[in-house]
Amino acid sequence: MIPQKTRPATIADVARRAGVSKSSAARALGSYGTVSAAAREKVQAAAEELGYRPNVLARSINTGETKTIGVVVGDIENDYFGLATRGISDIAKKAGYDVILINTSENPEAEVDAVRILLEKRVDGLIVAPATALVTDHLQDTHRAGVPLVLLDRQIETLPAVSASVHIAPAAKEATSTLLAAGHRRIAFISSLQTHGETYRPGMRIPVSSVQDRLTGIVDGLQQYGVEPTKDLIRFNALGERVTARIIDELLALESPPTAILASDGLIALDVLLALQHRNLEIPKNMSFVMFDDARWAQLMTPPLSVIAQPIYEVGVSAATALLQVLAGAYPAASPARLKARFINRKSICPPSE
Amino acid sequence: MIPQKTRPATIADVARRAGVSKSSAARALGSYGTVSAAAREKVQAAAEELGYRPNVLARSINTGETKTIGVVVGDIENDYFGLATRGISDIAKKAGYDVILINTSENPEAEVDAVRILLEKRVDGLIVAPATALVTDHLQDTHRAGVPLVLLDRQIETLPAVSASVHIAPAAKEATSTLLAAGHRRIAFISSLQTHGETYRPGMRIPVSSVQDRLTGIVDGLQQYGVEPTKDLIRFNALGERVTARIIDELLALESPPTAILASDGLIALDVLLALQHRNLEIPKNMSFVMFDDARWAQLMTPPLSVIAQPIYEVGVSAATALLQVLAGAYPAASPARLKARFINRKSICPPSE
DNA sequence: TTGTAGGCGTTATCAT
DNA sequence: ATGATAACGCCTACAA
Repeated sequence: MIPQKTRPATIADVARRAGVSKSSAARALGSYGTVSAAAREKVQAAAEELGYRPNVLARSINTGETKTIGVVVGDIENDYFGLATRGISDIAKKAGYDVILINTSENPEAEVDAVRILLEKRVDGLIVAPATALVTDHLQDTHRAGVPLVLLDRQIETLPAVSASVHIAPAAKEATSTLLAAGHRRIAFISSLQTHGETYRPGMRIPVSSVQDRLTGIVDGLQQYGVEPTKDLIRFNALGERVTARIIDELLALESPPTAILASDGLIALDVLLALQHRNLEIPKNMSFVMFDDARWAQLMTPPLSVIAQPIYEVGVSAATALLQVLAGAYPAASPARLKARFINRKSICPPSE
Repeated sequence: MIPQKTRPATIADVARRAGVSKSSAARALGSYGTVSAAAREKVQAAAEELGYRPNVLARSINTGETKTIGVVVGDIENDYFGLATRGISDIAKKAGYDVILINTSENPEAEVDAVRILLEKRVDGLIVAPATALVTDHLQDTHRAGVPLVLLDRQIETLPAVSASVHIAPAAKEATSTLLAAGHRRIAFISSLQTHGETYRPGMRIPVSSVQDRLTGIVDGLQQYGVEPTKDLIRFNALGERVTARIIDELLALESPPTAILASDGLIALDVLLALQHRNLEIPKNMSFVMFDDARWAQLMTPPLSVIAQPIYEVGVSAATALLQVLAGAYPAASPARLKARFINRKSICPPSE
């Protein structure tokens, strides 16, 4: 049974079969104009028999809209984006928009590609979690093309786009304060943020706002206790299990090693925990631990991990809502209210052993 | 700075600005026909200045192809599909195809929608992880539309489509045998497969081949030890934390409760573990445990969990490769070799306590 | 090498 | 209510 390369039925085919003109058929199938009940029935029957499917490509050429919004996420393997995507889809669907997704596998070039592809497919709007605030040409393009853009999780000041994100600094500060109150003074922060070799220094420009926000809270908490953040403890570029393991080694080799670690997200947390496990370091006995994102496995660990939980699904909802408002004609776009993160203290913090 | 609803530049605009005809401009920009070097330069310059972007929609109307493949997955929050998607994208990109993704949130109706949407967008090929072999109309549609289809993770006999999947029965059998050898005779299997109320009976038709394959291996192992699988221990419809918790309760309330549990995938494993934790049951002391999929957190648990690992990324690669072959003209499609799962015995199995 | 004219499948405008 | 006819942006003969 060879698949017939049978050209799909067009409106003209349907019209011919129903014995009416092309435009009548179009009116009967589309929801505009006026058609007699008799004609409508004949057309619908014919369409059914022929298995007619409107060619949305042709339609979009005329109408200029695709009823589709494009979503670009850093990596779908991060539960964070999985949930956010769900929030986006749920809202978009209700408003009659389709959602198509492109995953960039944390690759900045892939992000540029993804945006280009989606613009080429003429999506009506775009939701992007930008990898870095440093390269934004492709995002400027969307603006130039007149396609509304909403940023997810991260904001970029220089861009004419609103952002749906979580105000995470207060919770980050609370987590840090809790560590400090337990007696910790050497607290490490590990992130997969790419800085191209640059190490931490106070006031440095962090190209991803959601990481910046984490740091703001942490530094704020530290300084309240008179502790200065240092480049040996604030660590970036932890991409992948191997690199992260090396960073852990470097931390442990310090003259005074950290007694607590904050992991910047659920993915990096796994790498960190794996490295600690391989070195036979127990939490919290040998190392206190807090992670950003309340991954489902976090509470299953022994001991259950203290986390900074973000309302991720709601971020997606918020982003989609903002975008849909613009698509519905609202201008300027209203910046969505920032959602709040919260610190959940489980059992992965105890006083430092020494 | 109001975004100009400036109609994007067309080939006609470029041609006018470059002072040549439409078709010359088209030739210069596309890679067909012949153009003089002089004309080509003028056109390219004009295109650059105008920020010209070819309208792929219009192009596809003529050429009949979109250079895009559509992927439909059950839920992106399952790491399984995240990795598989990555495998697909990597291969597709190399062949010059874009990949767009639609997530169905485990909702069968959403799957039908997703397929319709992608067919409407005229993707050149489709990769789908079908929720159930019972409703396949939408998949028959793709065949009727002449769009090549490759199934991911699951196969459906009645469908003219090849499938990229893992041969998981042997590893499942090995896991089961290991449990039996440790002394277990009451072994439960928990899956989120929807059966619409039907309970397990030997020989029942399981509408998802990947679950069927798991069961085949398990039953095979059981029978080797003279143990009969029963409906009170083989449980389906565990969707969500609450339902799964109830199933666990039912299992524990049995006259002779299970002493070991096999979880059908990483997501359901989380629900099961959470339920066990809440009931203060320890692994493996009170309950031995094996899960399908080697989720990254599995080896971080205390104790590290024994798993049946699948080469997920490779399944994606395999699916994409098969599809691309068909798109390149191969017919009939060659069924990709089935990949092998393997049992990794960590520390979550010990002899039953009683 | 270049331009003209027609077609892809829709929607939109205009008479009838 | 209906049917021609043009338009959308691109590709593809075909003729010049």
